[in-house]
Amino acid sequence: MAVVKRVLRLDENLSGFYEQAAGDPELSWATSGAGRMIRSATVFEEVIKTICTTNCAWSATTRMVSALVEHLGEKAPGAPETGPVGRAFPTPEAMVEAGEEFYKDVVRAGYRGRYMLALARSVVEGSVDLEVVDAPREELPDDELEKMLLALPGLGPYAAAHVMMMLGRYSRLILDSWTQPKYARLTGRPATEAEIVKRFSGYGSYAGLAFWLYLTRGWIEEPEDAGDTTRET
DNA sequence: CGTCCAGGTCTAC
DNA sequence: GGTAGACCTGGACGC
Repeated sequence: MAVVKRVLRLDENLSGFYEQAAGDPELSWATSGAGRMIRSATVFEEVIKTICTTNCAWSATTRMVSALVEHLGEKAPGAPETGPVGRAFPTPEAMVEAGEEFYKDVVRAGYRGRYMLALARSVVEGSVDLEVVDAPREELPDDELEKMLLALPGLGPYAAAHVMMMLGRYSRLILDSWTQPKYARLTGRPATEAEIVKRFSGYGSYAGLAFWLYLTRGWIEEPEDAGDTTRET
C-alpha cells in the first residue's frame, strides 16, 4: 500500500498549484485534476531511469530499462519467466552484482553503464543515501537538493530537474531537446530558455509542473503523441 | 554505407 | 563561469 500511495502520489496536495492555474487561461484545464504524475517506487529507481533518458532516443530508454528489469529484477509470483513484465526494478545490490559486462553487452548502455554501476556501488557501500533526498522542503531546500543530485555521476541540470519533479519538487523546468522545441511548436514561435523560464516564473515552486502540463496537454486528447517516437518536422 | 542526433554530461581549457 | 569535444548506441536520413 505504501508503494502504491507513493507511485500514484495519493498523499500529494496540489491545491496550491490549482489556485494559480485557475487564473491562467492556458492551464485552467488542469484544475480538474491533472498533474498527479506517476512515479517510481524508490529514488534509486528514479535516478537510474533518468540516466537512461539522457542523450538518446526514447526507444533506447525503454530498451535499457527493460533489460535491467528483465535480467536483474525480482520476479513476482506467476510472472512470465522471460521479459520485463511482472518484475520489480532491480535493487542496488543486484545492479552491483551484475558487473560491467552486463551493462555493456546486455543493457547496451554505452558510457551510461559506468554511471549506473558507480551509483549502485555508492548506495550499496553506504557512501550515498539516495532515499534521504526524498525529504520535506523544510528539511532540505530545493537548492540543496539540486546540489546533491548534481553531485551524482551522470546527473546534470536536465536530470536533476527531472528527478526533482518526480520527488514533488516542481520549481525547476525540465529543459531538454524535447521540451524546448515542443514549447516552440505550441506557442508558434521559437523561445529562448530565459523566455520560457519567465513565462512560468509566476508559478514559483510549481513552475516546473506548470511547464510540463503546458507541454503535455495534448497527451490527454491525443495520446498517440505521448511517445514522440518519430521526428516532428 | 556514412552522417547525424535523440528527453546530456563530463572534462579541459 | 562559460564553452568546445568526446562520448555509447541505434534508428532515421541522405546519397
